Order: sequence, then C-alpha cells, then structure tokens
Amino acid sequence: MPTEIGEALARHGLRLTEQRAAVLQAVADFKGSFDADELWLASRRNAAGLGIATVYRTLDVLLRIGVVERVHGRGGCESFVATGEEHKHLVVCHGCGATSELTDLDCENFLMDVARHTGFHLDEHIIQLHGLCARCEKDRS
Amino acid sequence: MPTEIGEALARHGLRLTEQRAAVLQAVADFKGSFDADELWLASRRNAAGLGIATVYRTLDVLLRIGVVERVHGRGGCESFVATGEEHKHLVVCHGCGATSELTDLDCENFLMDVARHTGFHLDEHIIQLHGLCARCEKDRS
DNA sequence: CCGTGTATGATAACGAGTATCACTATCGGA
DNA sequence: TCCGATAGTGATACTCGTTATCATACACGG
Repeated sequence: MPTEIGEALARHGLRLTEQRAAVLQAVADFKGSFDADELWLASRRNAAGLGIATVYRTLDVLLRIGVVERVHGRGGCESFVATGEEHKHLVVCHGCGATSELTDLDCENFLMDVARHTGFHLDEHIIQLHGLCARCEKDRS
Repeated sequence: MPTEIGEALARHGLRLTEQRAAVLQAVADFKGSFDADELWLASRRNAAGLGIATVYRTLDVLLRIGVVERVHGRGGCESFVATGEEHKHLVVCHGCGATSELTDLDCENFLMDVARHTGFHLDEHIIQLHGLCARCEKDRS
C-alpha cells in the first residue's frame, strides 16, 4: 500500500480503498492507452469481484486529480493514458509506439501566439500529435 | 439547390436529397459548434418531418467527406463544427460556443518547432483549444 | 419515363455510462 | 483500541445518445 498515493488521495479528501489501489496498480501497469473495459479486466486481476461501476467512479477520480488523461482520437475518445505528475504533451509514433515529450517552451509560445491572434482567454487545450519517429521514418525508406 | 454541393456529393457517390440539403443549409448557418440534437432542430426548420436518424447519417457523411469536423472537449466530444475546404484548427469558446480559426502560420511554426525538437515526422494531429472569447471574458467580469 | 439502388422515417435495439440503494470499510478522533 | 460519521462499494435498474432494421420513397443515369 504506497502511502504516497494514499496521501495524494487524502489531499483531495478521498480514501485509499483496496479497490482504488487495485485500479491504480492496473493503471500503472498499462504501457499504453486503455479504455474503461480494459481497465476493468486488468483491475480485477488485482481485486476479484471489482464492479464496473467502481472502475468508472475511480476513472472519474483519477481524471479529476490528474493521474490519467483522456486520449482523443478520430474514431472515438473513450481511451485514457496514465500521466506523470503534471499535464504533458506527447508525440506518439504510430510505427513503434515511442513517445516524445514536447517542451513546455514549444507549447507556451504557440498558445501565446494564438491568444494574441484570436483575443481568446485560453484555459484548456487538447494537443495530441502523431507521426513517425526518426528511426521508423528511416526504416521505412 | 446548389449544384456545387450536389457535385461534391456525387463525387463521393452520394445523392443530393432534400433532407441532405436541409442539413447542409443548417450546418452552413451555424456560427459556432453544434451537436447532433441542435443540428436536428435547425435542420427541421428547413425540412419538416426530418428524422433524427437522417441527421446522424448525414453527419457521418459530412465527417467522411470533410465538411464538418469533430470538436474535442474535456467534458465530451459530441460537438461538431463546419470546416472550410481543408483541415482547420479552432479555438472554441465554452461561454457561447463561438469559434475562431487559428492561422496556418501559428500551427506551422509550432509543428515545425516540435518536429525539430523531437525528430518526428508528424502526419496527424488534434489541436483544439478552449477558452473564453473576448466578449464572454468581458461579460463575466 | 423506368428501373435500380440509395436515402428516408419510424422505431426497436444497443450499449456506454450513471443513479440508486442497502451494505461495508476507511480513518480521524475519543 | 474502539467508534461513529460518512465515503466507497457491488449489483442492478435506468438513461439517453447512437445505430440497426425494414418497408417505403425518391434521385438519377439510362
């Protein structure tokens, strides 16, 4: 029972239950993205009898406290990924699945440019980039 | 009956029906983003008795041929917005739903920066920004 | 004008996500 | 250590946005 996570939950007035620990473990074990159903299956290996409703509730909690983030795709937006400490922006290679992190500087500059051009007060953004990493790009040719 | 649109549909092997024309007109009349239900209400003003199923089917068609694009948000991804000829990037106001277009320049610079820093060859991206437009920001205070 | 095959409207079906409720378990305080 | 307030849980009924079905209507090339 990692006290660290317990404290993170407590900070938000949430309790560390056996079920939440099971879901958190499953989230941590996932290498890529997952949907609610996949998370349910994985979590049940850590806690038999875990209800699907609990998975949805926990997912909601984890989204609120920023442990997981929604993945938006062209087909649908039902997938999630574990995030680190804070909101990050990733480029995902659809050749090998490798990810590369965008520097804050890139995004900051971009967002400031946009705010200046549109007059909007930006407070939320979805930036998800896909492509081929240098190695996959090279292998392909 | 704009022949232009009829041809665009025909090019994809689709027929220009009274209902599709009504939905297209409604899409063109929307200033900001809209969801399926709002589109239904608006389209029915152009074609009484229009079925909700037809709206969903037409929406699917319009997504495929690129006339509308899905709007991704934190809360959900059920909204759409009319696009021009090509892929555009939008800032959506969650006060009034107004949209503002990012200039190509903003995005190009950003994507080039990212490509340079990560070494990735980018070929797909979801960039959607949310905030308050100048008017809503002003009204709130 | 005709015939083929796509589009439509009504509605049943589906399914992801949510609400409900009785019961259980966490955890701060006595 | 025990207790009590209350957050959390599992089962399941329910909601509601979206899709599938099917008989009928219509667009459009011939």
